[in-house]
Amino acid sequence: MNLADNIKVIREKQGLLQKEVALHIGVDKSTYSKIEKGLREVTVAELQKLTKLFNLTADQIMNYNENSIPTEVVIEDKSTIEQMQLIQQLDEEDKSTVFKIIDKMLTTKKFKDFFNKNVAML
Amino acid sequence: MNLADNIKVIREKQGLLQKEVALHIGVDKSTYSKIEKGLREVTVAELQKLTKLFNLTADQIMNYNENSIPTEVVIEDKSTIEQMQLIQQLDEEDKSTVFKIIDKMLTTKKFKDFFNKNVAML
DNA sequence: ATTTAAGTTTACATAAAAGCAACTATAAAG
DNA sequence: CTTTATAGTTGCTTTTATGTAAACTTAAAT
Repeated sequence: MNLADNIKVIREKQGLLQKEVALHIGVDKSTYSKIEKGLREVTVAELQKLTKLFNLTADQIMNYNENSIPTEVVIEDKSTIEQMQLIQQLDEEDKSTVFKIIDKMLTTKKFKDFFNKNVAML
Repeated sequence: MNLADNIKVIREKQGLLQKEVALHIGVDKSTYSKIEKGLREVTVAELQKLTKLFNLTADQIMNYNENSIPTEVVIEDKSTIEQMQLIQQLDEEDKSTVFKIIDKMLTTKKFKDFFNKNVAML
């Protein structure tokens, strides 16, 4: 990760000027320039202010490049927590669809099991 | 938020010593002591190392107090996303229990509906 | 009382940051 | 082409923060 580059890319993508971001996080524009050039570290307090300005989480800002380089995801191998997190990353419609599918798969399986056990009884 | 306090609480909850965390993030134990005392700022690079050691996101570390101050939760009013996030905050056993209950409630409802519609047919 | 380990504080040399002003780059306007 | 304006960068001095060894304080164990 390169926080300086990430911040610069995000700022530009959001159409903000250096001086606007500088004002928001409370530093001189020259200081902010140094931040994007990697000549001055971003403090954690500033990072938090950036999360609000950019409307992103700190982790999204720190891992911005990694997030946006599309890599294949193999969800099956991951832990439940990671699966939940991955599902959450889907947009609302896809997530809803996934949940409906899971519901239906589970429901179907249970009906099958039930009838396999009990049809003979009728 | 008070990052220094958050880190201290998290460290203690995970049963780690200052010198262990210090070693992990690459600072002298005296420097780490200052971090927890608020006498020395945590750098973003260090925060990222802490996310790995603590197995938490940067945002979870920064907002730790807010997360852990016990406030009553009324999950029913919240959006699905928030519900998911809340469920994720549960520990593994509780989460598993919740999911099992939800499964069973849904399954039960479907069986009820099915038999209400079809028992007359037999 | 002694030992041991965790954590804190001090002191001071070293390093980094602040912020202003001067500079460059770019682009639009006359 | 020259002027004007704006965004961003760099240089420089003062101020502030940092690292670390060593001393110090707790506190538990025996």
